[in-house]
Amino acid sequence: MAIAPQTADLTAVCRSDERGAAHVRDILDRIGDKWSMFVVSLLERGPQRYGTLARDIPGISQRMLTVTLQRLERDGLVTRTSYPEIPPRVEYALSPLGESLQEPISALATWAYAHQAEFAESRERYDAKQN
Amino acid sequence: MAIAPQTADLTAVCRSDERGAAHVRDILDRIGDKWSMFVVSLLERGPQRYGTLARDIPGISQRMLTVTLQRLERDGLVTRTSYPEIPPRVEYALSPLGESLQEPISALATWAYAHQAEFAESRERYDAKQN
DNA sequence: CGGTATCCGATGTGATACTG
DNA sequence: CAGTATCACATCGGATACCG
Repeated sequence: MAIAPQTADLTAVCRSDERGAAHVRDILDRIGDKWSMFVVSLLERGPQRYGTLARDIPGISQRMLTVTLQRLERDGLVTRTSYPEIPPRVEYALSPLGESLQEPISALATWAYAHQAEFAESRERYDAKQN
Repeated sequence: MAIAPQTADLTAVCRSDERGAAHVRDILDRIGDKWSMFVVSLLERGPQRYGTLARDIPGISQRMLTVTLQRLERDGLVTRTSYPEIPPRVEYALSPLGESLQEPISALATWAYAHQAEFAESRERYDAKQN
């Protein structure tokens, strides 16, 4: 445990070459994929049904909603509860682990929102210079 | 240091359907890709040369180091300075924008590190149930 | 030293059709 | 309603060879 008590060192933690264990890489994969954080952000309002999520996430396909929810469930961020009724009802909710993600994620979102303009300007400058 | 006073709403910011502007999606893409955060974490120690980075990032290919650095430069997170000497010398450094990423990113890394075990256990449980 | 150029396989995502 | 199955395609990343 060479890691400091409060902040983890990315250089030490990013590596994915130890066998078995989950790593920052896995978290970053979940965070970086196309739909996961959108789903999580919706679930922060409370449990939601599959159809509700599908309606509230513009542009997502049925397949990707299913896949995203399965990955989130596998990683323990989301729980799935199905009620054996007809018609079937399934509710997805954030687990405690998923809820605990809110703080770092919204810090990131806040940062991203605050620096949107710098980001965009830098890209414009860069792209302009390329030709 | 605590989180910024007003937090950005991911549901409002995740969308990538407005024209032109940079969005949280772009940031998440940079954060989620395979090597960017590793590079950023190394640059937090100070400016580094291409060769040094290549040596310190196990498993990265020349191509991906180049591509990653270009993307980071394009997004304004990293600056590139080339000294017209022979042999050539090029130094990469974090920009102020890149440095400002450290806080949210290390919060995320800390979270990921702290919850590694829950993550891994959840995956094991999930995978075990699938057959 | 610090890159490009090219090829190619793996993975992520989307469209469409079908089901308990 | 809440999915699954299949195919098709784009992008990502790795290997290799070459260049100023």
